Amino acid sequence: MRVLKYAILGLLNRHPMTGYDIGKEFNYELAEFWHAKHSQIYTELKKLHKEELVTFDIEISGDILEKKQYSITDKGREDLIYWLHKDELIGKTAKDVFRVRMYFCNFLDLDARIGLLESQKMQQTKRMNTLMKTAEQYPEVPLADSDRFGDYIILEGAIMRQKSIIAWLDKCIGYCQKAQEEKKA
Amino acid sequence: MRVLKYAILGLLNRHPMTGYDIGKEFNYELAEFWHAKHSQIYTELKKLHKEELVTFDIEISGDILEKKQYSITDKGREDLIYWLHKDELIGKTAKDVFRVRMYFCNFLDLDARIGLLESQKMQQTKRMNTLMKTAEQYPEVPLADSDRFGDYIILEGAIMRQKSIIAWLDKCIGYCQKAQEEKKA
DNA sequence: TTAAACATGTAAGCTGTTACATGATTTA
DNA sequence: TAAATCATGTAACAGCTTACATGTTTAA
Repeated sequence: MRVLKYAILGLLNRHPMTGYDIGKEFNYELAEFWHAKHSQIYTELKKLHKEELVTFDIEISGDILEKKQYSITDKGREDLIYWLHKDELIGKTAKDVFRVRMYFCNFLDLDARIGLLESQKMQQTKRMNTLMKTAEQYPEVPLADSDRFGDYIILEGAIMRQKSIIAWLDKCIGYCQKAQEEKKA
Repeated sequence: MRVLKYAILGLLNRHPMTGYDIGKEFNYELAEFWHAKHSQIYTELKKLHKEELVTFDIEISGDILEKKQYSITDKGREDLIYWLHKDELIGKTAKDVFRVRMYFCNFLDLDARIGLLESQKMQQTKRMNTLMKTAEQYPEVPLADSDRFGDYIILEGAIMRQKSIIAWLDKCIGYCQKAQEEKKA
């Protein structure tokens, strides 16, 4: 599948950047649907260079420090555009460690369950607030042919996903609290 | 992390089963949050056996065929219960190939985008209908200390997630159609 | 001057997929 | 009797994480 390859080509198709810059992108909007460590990024860039999908120019920053500014080649752009058009079948649902715990939660007493659920809710809410703050930068939907259109719809999707996660956690907390009250009675 | 280890221990803690049975579980409810191929399952079971977290009895099915019925040991159960209590920090958002495509979709013309979005919507809707049909088996929320409680909340969470995905796709389709109309005018 | 951020890479090991490999039992 | 399902395994490879390794530049 080599999705990382296309995530990198997609970024370089916007404008040239270094491996380090690409790593930073995986901490902003991109982090809402893909991520990679620098070790993997540098390895992939080397591979893409061998395949002639990217080139680089060495720039000197300060006196000594060499920076590699990577750019996409025509061959790389062709490959990217072809991949973007692919209408692939949806795969298995993404893995989720917290749901594994909840699936087997009947072996946890109600206090422990509520504790885990509340902790999860706090963390997921914090993430949602960060997303909402980013969304304030968009007073309206960006033009459909601008880079920002992709940024915007992914951000909106991330907020919707986040809301649905929190709503589910609330439901689960409700069930557990109700069970706890029934136990007392 | 070894999540597969705990997914398997959790299943065996419900009742003994073969590697093949475990593989089948990953195609039902479990598939909503974890999955694994039989090659990985058999390898993991061997490892768990070495670690004395599971045991097995060989049963003969028919005349010759040997089936290994795996059971969890006390040591395995202890390990599982300890893991279930862990309140870990949420990780990076799950990877999503379709959102990679949409992030870079400004390099796709509007017809292609709408085509991809509609295809995605069709597939995600189909998945939701399957989940909704399964949910009909639950006339009410199961008791909090039964296996079925875990099954139920995961199913409910999967339906909510699915609804939110479809709502997002609809929004995206709407944006693209609006842009298309504006282009014509 | 020192801490944070910039910048690039390799090696070992774990996780997961695809392909190879074999054979028995059940149902139509 | 043929096809579907049951049943168990190994090998090669791809994807990803953690740790190792090094050094520069910028801003406080």
